Amino acid sequence: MGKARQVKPGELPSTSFPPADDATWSGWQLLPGHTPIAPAVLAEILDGGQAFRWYRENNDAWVGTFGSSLLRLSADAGGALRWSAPAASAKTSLALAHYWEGERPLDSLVDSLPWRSDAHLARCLAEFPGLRILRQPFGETLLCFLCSATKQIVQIKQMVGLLAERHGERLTPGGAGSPEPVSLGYRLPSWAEIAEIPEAELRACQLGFRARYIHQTAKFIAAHPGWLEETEALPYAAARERLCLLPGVGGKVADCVLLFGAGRLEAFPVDTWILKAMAARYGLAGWKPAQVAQFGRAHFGPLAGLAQQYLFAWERRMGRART
DNA sequence: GCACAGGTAGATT
DNA sequence: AATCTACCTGTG
Repeated sequence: MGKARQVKPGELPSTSFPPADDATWSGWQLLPGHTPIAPAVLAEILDGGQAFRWYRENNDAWVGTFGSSLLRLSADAGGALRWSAPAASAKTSLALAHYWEGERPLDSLVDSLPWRSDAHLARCLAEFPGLRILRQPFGETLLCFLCSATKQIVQIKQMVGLLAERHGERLTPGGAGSPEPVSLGYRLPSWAEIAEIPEAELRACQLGFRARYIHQTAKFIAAHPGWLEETEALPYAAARERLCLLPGVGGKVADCVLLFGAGRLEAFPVDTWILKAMAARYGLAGWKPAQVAQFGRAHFGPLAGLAQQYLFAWERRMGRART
């Protein structure tokens, strides 16, 4: 197996895919009924740590995949969101609607957060209007967050990109031609596919110690048919408990998988950013992650995970601006 | 050269 | 139960 072409983290490879003038891509179509969205907020949604399969084409436009869908998204100056796909089908349109909107409209969700009694939350909401939680495929989300331990976003993208291009099924055969960045030309491998991959080959995808977790998780899932689907369907607390049975999955990863891959907005993932944010803004210095998670769910309520995403984005933007 | 990065699990206290 | 560490590896 040849060594994959090196790609600078966070950048599209030089041979850009898909080509901007590729006639096989559909024209831009409006995604109706969504909150107006600024390019910076779109960037925060697609490249802010909930998804790892999106690449920036220019200031406004992104190309990425989820499941078997490959498409571009773009936010114009007026805040309208448009999409384009290699073969614009009703199926893609439906898949995108699910991926983007989940079930409930964002505005009403945000409004029901306790911003009226929480000045810091109100400030975060105002800073990122339109920021939302994506509804990603459950299994893919689990895979991505098993890769995430002590890794930065660009590195996680690199890992899952290598997994896709080396072990995932080819996307759009005969559609948009032969994709050269490669990783977007393939979907992520299914858990059944991963179970057949030797751990050494997983390690070769720059997974490091995460390779063993992913390998063992794949074996477990293969040995328990239906386990993943049953877990996705369980109520939040039970689903979280079950996910934590998987090697490499602790409370934080489980909450990310449930929040970003199962639409469980009550999940409140506590990572180092949130730990810092809650210490600094809510007086929780010295609290342990599990305690902060419990506080978050209690304080922000049934949509705590949505609040978390705003706090997270704000803390990262401000943290970078200052320090 | 060396700390650090959006954690987890197993050992040690 | 709480605290400490090893685990891979690219980046700054």
